[in-house]
Amino acid sequence: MKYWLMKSEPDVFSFDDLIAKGQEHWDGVRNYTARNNMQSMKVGDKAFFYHSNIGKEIVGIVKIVKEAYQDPTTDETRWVCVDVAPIKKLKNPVSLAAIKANPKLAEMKIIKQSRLSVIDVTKAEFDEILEMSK
DNA sequence: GCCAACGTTGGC
DNA sequence: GCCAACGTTGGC
Repeated sequence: MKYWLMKSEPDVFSFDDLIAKGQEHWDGVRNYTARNNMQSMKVGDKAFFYHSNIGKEIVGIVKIVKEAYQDPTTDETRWVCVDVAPIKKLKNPVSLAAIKANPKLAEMKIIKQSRLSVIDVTKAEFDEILEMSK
């Protein structure tokens, strides 16, 4: 089981939108690092849902329900998407500021690679953020 | 294959 | 709205 963090601008697609839909394909990724991460996802992996630009906080947890397949929004075979479904909303969202303020999370890639939309997260980091959301 | 130029993303 | 970071593109 691996852990991830997936970013979305909430005015485009928010965690509440995902809850309303029940499930959604995570398409439109046009970055090789992000794509490689999606290709290594397995069904059952968990991911944080992060709101960029507006909110700048982790708002919920999702699970991977379908592994990487051809992205339907492009004909180029090099791009893939996965399907995700919500697990739960965090009681207290964990903000980027809170992540930066926590020394245990100083090595998180989201801090240094703020542009990457699909990021891997260690189990220790995942658990720590869950603690912070209680 | 290197590197400058350019475009995009996202935090502030 | 600005700017830093970084990925991509294209000329050489």
